[in-house]
Amino acid sequence: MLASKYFLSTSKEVPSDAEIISHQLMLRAGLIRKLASGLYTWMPLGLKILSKVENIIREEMNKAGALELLMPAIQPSELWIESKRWQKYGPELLRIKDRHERDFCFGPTHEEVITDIARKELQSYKQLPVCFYQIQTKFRDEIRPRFGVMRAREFLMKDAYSFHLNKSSLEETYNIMFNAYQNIFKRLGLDFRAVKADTGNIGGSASHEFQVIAQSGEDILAFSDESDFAINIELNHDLKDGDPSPDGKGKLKLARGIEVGHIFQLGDLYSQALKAEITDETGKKIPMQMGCYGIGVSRIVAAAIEQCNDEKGIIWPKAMAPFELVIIPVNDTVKETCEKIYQDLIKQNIDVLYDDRDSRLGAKLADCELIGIPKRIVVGDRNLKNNQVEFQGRMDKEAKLIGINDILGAL
RNA sequence: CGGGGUAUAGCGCAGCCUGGUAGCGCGCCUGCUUUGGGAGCAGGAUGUCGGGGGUUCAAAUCCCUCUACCCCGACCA
Repeated sequence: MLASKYFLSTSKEVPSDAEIISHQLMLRAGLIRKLASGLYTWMPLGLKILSKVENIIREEMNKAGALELLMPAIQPSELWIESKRWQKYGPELLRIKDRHERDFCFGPTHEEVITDIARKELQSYKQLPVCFYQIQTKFRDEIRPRFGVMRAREFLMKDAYSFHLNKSSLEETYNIMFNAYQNIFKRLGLDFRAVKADTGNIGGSASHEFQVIAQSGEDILAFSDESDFAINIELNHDLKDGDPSPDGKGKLKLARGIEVGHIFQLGDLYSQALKAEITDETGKKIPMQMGCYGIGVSRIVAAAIEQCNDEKGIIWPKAMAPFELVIIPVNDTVKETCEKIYQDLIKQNIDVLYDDRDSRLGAKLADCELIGIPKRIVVGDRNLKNNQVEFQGRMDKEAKLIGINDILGAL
């Protein structure tokens, strides 16, 4: 990508209404723009990052055997009345009327719609287990939206729903999803913990939250590095830093986390309410067991920035970075060489940004650091005499000289 | 919804107390000079001072009212 043809919109100044670092950096780097409280446009650069996250999630969900579909964002009130949530959900549910004065809502979640699909499409236990998922815009009319896309009203979510004949099948899929989530957050390069959690409004029995460790997190987690023990302390307020772990393995650490995923074993909560029944081996009709599995896709982008940034800007994990590499010419005399390097890298399928803009070196360096491109090559006339260019990782203190033909190897 | 705050150029802000022709920095446009860490000089454009109403000879400034946005609490991916 040529920077002159791309829409980079960076700013030196910190926007006055942004409180936390990820919100400030997302605005300064030009990833998002606010339309109204809790409503954001994802600019081209931001969308590029969001799409990378989305695709990793999609790949891992597909690997786990889940099937992608897409449900309507607008849902009829009848289903919500049937599940009793038209009343229960409260003002967070954005209700709207169509031209015929019929009641609808903008979906904050899709248990009702997917259960409606299930009760119409699934008749025999032989069709189970099955897991559907979608990646879609949700709307929750939050009391107080804040922190940019971290707690927006409209946000991108991956939500998956599984259907089962019995609890053991549900548990099996729950574990598969648990592992898929582990893979997703590992691939994204985030420091995270899966913690036991409260089931909240959505209901059901067992549940785990996936939390990205970050100072600015709103939850407090207790976990042991010597075992799998990890819990959201809202379940047990007594836990303290340094306590022996309840499972006897190691000591507890307390840290703040940002919730980016939440998985539940719902049981037959919704299948009872919406009469989503299936014929079992004996010919009897029984309500299906359900699981649901959510990931805040847009929130992950903000959480990653919270976890990894410095005074210069964002430091993306490799998997999320908008570009892998940036080429920066020191002045006009090296532009031809830069163009050649750029073309060569494109042929090698490298996601490279060539900063051919008509601005000064310092501004370009500052921009690529703010945006958080993991690697950069600075091409200068002095080094070029020795057929060398500067190579520097976003986290490296200093650049090193490499041969102009060794760029691919340095990546 | 309760408590606290803000609204002036694209962005960040000053001016308001004490009414008198709207300013600074960044950005933007033009030209020249620069060119290894956000360039310098010269010139230029951009505002219904959030909306409505009132007081006054005169309102960004004082009064009333509405709206939007932000922060703290309950909610949540």
